[in-house]
Amino acid sequence: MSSSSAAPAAKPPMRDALVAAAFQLFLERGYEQTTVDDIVALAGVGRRSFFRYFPSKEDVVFPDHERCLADMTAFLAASGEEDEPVRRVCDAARLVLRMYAENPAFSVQRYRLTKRVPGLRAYELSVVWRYERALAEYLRTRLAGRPDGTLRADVIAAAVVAAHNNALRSWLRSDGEGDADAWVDHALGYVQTAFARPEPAPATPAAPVPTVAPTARAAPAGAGAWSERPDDVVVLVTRRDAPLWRMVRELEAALGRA
Amino acid sequence: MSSSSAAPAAKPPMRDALVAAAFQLFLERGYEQTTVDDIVALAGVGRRSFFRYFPSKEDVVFPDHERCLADMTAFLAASGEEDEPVRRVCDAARLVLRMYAENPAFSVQRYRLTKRVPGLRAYELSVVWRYERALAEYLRTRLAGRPDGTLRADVIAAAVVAAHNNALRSWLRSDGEGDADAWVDHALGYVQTAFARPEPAPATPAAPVPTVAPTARAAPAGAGAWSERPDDVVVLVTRRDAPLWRMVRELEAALGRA
DNA sequence: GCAGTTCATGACACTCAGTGCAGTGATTGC
DNA sequence: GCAATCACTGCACTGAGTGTCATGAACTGC
Repeated sequence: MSSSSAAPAAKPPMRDALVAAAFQLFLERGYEQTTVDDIVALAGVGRRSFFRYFPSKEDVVFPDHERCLADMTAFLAASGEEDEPVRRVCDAARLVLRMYAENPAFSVQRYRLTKRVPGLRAYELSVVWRYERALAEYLRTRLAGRPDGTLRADVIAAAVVAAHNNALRSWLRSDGEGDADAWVDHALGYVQTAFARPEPAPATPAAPVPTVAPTARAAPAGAGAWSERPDDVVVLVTRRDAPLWRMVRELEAALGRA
Repeated sequence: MSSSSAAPAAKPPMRDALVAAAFQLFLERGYEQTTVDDIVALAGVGRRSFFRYFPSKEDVVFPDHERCLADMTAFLAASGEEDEPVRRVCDAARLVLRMYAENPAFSVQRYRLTKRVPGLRAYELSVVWRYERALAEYLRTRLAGRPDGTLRADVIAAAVVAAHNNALRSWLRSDGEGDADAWVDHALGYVQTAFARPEPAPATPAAPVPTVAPTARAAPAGAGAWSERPDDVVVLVTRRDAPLWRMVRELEAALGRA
C-alpha cells in the first residue's frame, strides 16, 4: 500500500483501468485500429468517462507526463542562485529519465508504439516541447541580462533535451536492459562541457555527473509542488481558457495525489 | 534551382485559392471557429477537393514547408567531404529562413496564428522535427565513426534548430521589419563557436565566426523579455486539506462558469 | 434513520475532421 | 467519333471530441 488508498481522496482506479485496457488493445491490434469505444468496452465503463480522464486518445499513451512536468517545474522553481544553471537543467532532465526507468517494461512498449504510429510521434513532440520550454524559461531567467541570454537559454535547453532523448532512446532500444543512468550521464556530460566555456567554472570537468538531486518524490510531503514552505496552501496559476480537466489535473498534481 | 520547374505541370490555382480563403477566415474568426466547409464554401469548391490538396486542416497553414524540406534534403545530399559539417547544417537552416523571408507579411500572420492556437503549435512542432531530423541524419553520416557521433549529431542539430528558431521568432515579433539574416547569422554563429571546440580544427579560428552581429535594433522590447500575458490568467489559492470538489468549485466560480 | 446536496458516471445527441466511393464533365490520344 | 483519363463534386460513413441531462451512490446535517 505504498501509494494507494490511504488518505483523503482515494485514487480513481478507472484511470488505471483505462490505461491497461488501452494498451492491451493497442498492442493486440494497433493504435489506429483501436477506437475509444473499444477501450471503454473492454474497461467496462462509459465512453464519456474516457474523455473525463484523458483529453484525447493520445493522452492515454502518456499518462504520467503531466505529473513529471509538474515535478520538473517545481524542481526548477526550487533552484537558487547558487545552483549552476546548466547543471540544474541537466538534473531536471534526469527527472524524466527516472520516470521512464520506474517502469521499464511499460516504457519500452510505449516506445515501440510511438515509433510506429505517426500520430503518437507528433503528440510526443508536443510533450517534449513542454519539457524544453520549462528548461528554457528557467534558463532565461537565470541568464537574463547576460549577452544573448535568451538565445543561449533556448539553445542549451534544446541541447539538453536532445542529449537526454538520445540516451533515453538508446536505453529503450536495448529493451531496458542497459544502464540508463550511465548513458544519460554521459550524454548530459557532453552538453555540459560544450556549454561550459562561457562560464569560468570548468574547475570540475570530470566530476560533474553527480547523479540526481534529492527530490525523492517517494516522500508524500516532498511532492508539494508549488508554494514550497507555506504548507497547507496550494496555489494554482493557469490560463483562463484552459480546459477544466487540465486545471483539475494540475491541481491534483500540485496536491501530490496521483 | 530555387524556383525551377516552372514549365511542367502548371500550378493549380485551386491550391492557392484554398490557402487564401482559409487565411481570410482564420484571421477573421479564428482557426478553430473556421470549419473546412467554411473554407471550401468561400473558395467556391467542393469539400472533397480540399483534402485532395491538403491532407489535413492544419496543412493549409504551412503550404510551403514540404517544398522547403525537400530543398533542404537536396542541399544536404549535395554536400561533399570538403564541407565543414556544422557549417553546412547552419547553411541548410538558412534555407528555412529564406522561405519565411520570401513572404514576410504571410509569415508574420502565420506566426501570430500559430502562437495562439495550440493545435497549430503542435503541428508546427512536427514540421520542425522533420527539419531537425534531416539535419541530424546528415550529421550522423558525417560524424560516423567519431566518438559519440550520433549523440553529437543529435545535439548539434537540435542546437542549430533552436538557434534558428530563436532568431526567426525575434524577426517575426518585429513584424518582419528587422534584418532577419543578421539575427540568424548571429544565432548560428553562436552555435558554431559552441561546437567548434571539441574539434582540433583551430586552423581557422577566426574565420568560422564571420557573424554579422550588428543588428542595429538590438532589443526592441528591452529587458521586458516575457512580460506578456497579464490577463487570461486565473489564480487559485486554497488550503491543501480542502476537498478537491470544493477547489474545483472555487475554480469554476473564478472562471465565471456555472 | 431521513431529506438534501454533491459529484462521478453513463446515455444520448451533436459537430466536425477525414475517407471511400461513385458519378459527371472536360480533355486527350487513337 | 470513341475510349480512356483526369479533376472535381456530392454523398455517406467512421470516429474523435463535447455539451447536456438523468441516475445513483456517498456524504451532509438533523
